Amino acid sequence: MQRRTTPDTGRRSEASRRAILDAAFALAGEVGYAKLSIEGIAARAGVGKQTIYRWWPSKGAVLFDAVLSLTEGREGAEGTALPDTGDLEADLKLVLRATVDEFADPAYDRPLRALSIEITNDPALAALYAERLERPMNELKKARLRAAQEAGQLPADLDLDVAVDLIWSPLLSRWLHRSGPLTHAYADAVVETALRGLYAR
Amino acid sequence: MQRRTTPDTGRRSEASRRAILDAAFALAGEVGYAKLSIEGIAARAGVGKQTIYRWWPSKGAVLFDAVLSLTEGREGAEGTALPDTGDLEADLKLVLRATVDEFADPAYDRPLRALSIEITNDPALAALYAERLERPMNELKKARLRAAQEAGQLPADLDLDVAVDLIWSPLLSRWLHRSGPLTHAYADAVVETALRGLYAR
Amino acid sequence: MQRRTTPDTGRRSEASRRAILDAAFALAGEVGYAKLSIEGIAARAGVGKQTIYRWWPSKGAVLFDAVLSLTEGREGAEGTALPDTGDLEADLKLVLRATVDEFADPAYDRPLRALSIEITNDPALAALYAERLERPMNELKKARLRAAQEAGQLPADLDLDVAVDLIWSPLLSRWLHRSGPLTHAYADAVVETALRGLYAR
Amino acid sequence: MQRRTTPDTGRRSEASRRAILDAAFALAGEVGYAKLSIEGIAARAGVGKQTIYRWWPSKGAVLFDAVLSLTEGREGAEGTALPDTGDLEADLKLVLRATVDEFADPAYDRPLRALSIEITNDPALAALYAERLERPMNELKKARLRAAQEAGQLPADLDLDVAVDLIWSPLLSRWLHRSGPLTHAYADAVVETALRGLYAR
DNA sequence: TTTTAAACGAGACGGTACGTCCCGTCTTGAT
DNA sequence: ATCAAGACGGGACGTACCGTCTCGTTTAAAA
Repeated sequence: MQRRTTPDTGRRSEASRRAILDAAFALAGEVGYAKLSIEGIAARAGVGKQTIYRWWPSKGAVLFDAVLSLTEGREGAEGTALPDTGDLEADLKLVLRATVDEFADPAYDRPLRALSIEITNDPALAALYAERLERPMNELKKARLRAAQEAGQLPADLDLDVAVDLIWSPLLSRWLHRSGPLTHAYADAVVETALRGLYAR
Repeated sequence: MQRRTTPDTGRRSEASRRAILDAAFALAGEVGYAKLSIEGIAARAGVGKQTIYRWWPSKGAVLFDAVLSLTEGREGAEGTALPDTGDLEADLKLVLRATVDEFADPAYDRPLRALSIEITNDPALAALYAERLERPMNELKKARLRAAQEAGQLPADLDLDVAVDLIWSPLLSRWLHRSGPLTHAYADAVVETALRGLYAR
Repeated sequence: MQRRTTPDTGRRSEASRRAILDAAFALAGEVGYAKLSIEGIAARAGVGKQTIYRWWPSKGAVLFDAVLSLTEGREGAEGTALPDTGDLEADLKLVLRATVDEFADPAYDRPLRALSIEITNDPALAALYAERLERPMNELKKARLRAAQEAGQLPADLDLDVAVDLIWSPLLSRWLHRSGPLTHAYADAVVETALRGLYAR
Repeated sequence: MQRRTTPDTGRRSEASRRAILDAAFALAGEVGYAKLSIEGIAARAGVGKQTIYRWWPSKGAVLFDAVLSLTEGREGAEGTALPDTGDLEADLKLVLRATVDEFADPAYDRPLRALSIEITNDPALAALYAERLERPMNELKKARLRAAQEAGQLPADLDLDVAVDLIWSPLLSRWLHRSGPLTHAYADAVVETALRGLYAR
């Protein structure tokens, strides 16, 4: 499905691959999921449809690679770790506010929404997503929490997977279903409540 | 969009309406979102396509009504309020475990998944969903939390909307993106962690 | 396949039918058989492809109807009988020369060539052609020969089918395979030789 | 286009050439014209597509060579001259009956039909066919008629080209368009009528 | 009780996109 | 240098649905 996984016979056109991924991402951003078509991607990329069908099993897989190649582009540069100033609450607020901003930008909102739909639809793609995108990102999140654990700010027996879900999934839900305003204030409230718990205050 | 909202000229065929909603729900459960079509719903319902287009603006709206009419069916019988034994934690676990079970049943999982996709896609439908389904359900959830507040189990200044999101959205996220096992144990862990917070223990 | 054979449910669009047949004939004349496509016919006719597939089983069937509707257009006006001046030889030469001229006109040569190819390919179409176009035309030809028979110019026991083939098939062969010049002189020579036979002179 | 015409640079693989022609002929016989493709021929011959495109300008040209190499295979053995027993009528009937039999054999009918279609379509191929296959065969036919002329059985001023067409084209037409039963009896009737003419009896 | 206008089932229509096949060209090793 | 293998941009295939648009045919309120 992608340069690194398949050993690559050496015949595949890198130019076409890039053009397809770029076109897919751009079109998803411009026309949205409902009007995103393989035909359209091929036309925009200046590529035959068969070249897409040859290398990707579905529209969702193309979109997945398009989003994946986006995150890989900035790997190493930034985003390779969550900020750690020692102040867990402030750091989390910073990150969640950034996520809120990203969701507010149509250039990201629409492709991510399209990918999310494909994942909801296709368990195989969901598994791929879980492995290739979700897990790496979760590791970063857990690393930050683990650092807090080691600093004695969080209990040692805290289940980090649950903790991560508690912090991040409210944003995801609000974003996907537009079930309420997705603001910096909301992000702050989520972080505060998650850290102290409902019982607290 | 539906019997109760539109005053109804009196001409509409209730039989067709029911056949359409039943067909939509059944087909969504059988073939999934990707292969759900208005053509298919009309055929299954034994109805002309125009009868669907006359009364609903989109496939998602049909699905919405189909799911809505489902919850209305059981209104009054059960689900009109969350259980309240006085033990908030136990009550929440009970409810979340039931939700986990519902998501595990393909007859519910698939239509709900299909509806979720439509909502992700269509802001207008999302607003309708928020008003007609999400808000009533959230009111029930908040009512239970408010009872706990009044019993002194939760702080008076707790933002109930955030609290509800904190408890329920992890399940929604895991379900939609299949990002991890969706078990009773997970539901329990979410409730415990949400109530006590990450700092606790 | 066509207005007259199928009883017609009354729903078919006559405008589309005509547009399709006209487009098919025109395109066959303009681009030739090799580049004649259903896609092209539909586009030229301003019609959805499905409207063609709904009513015709193959490209050849469309072309057949296009050619058929051409001959029907002039039925009654002229061509309803071969000329009969009493001079068989002169009459036949006249008809064959006209055929030669028709084959020389690209507006007829190319569609007829395309139809001929489809008939060569498709036995079902060949049968249809034999019944709907070939036989009526052969009846006209045989009628002229029969008149000559009755006038004592041809023997009573002459097999008219063979006679017709003897006169007309040389032109058809030369035309299809371009196996030699297709001229008025050739038409005359064929008529003379067929009438008198190889032994004669 | 073919071993004998091009002087042959010496680099060409004779094995590939034969495999291609055999595959083309066999496939034409098995799947018919409509489904005959260069891709299929290459696969069947175990040859790269480029090897076909390198040496032949079109699918029809391959088919032409395939048929041509067939007739060359039996050259010298038989068919190098028409039978001449002194009885022209009997000899012609013998030959035409053999032709009828050949057309009845799908292993010959289908490739020949495919080739005929290509010729109908492609004037260049028609010219090549006329020169390389039609003319040699016509020379044989005319040779037999010339012998009859010299024996005083046919008039000296008979146009042999027209005579040949008169005898052979009815069979060709019936075969191509399936416009009637193609039997030994028909072949006999054609020979008799052609020799004596329509006026006779 | 009869009229009459809407809603209905059916499905044809102009379209868009699907996923596949093949075109003719091109590139890459292996022989 | 030619070969097999096969990727490439492209065009057409025949199918599935889209949303709109007639068609008669129920059918239930108004006359």
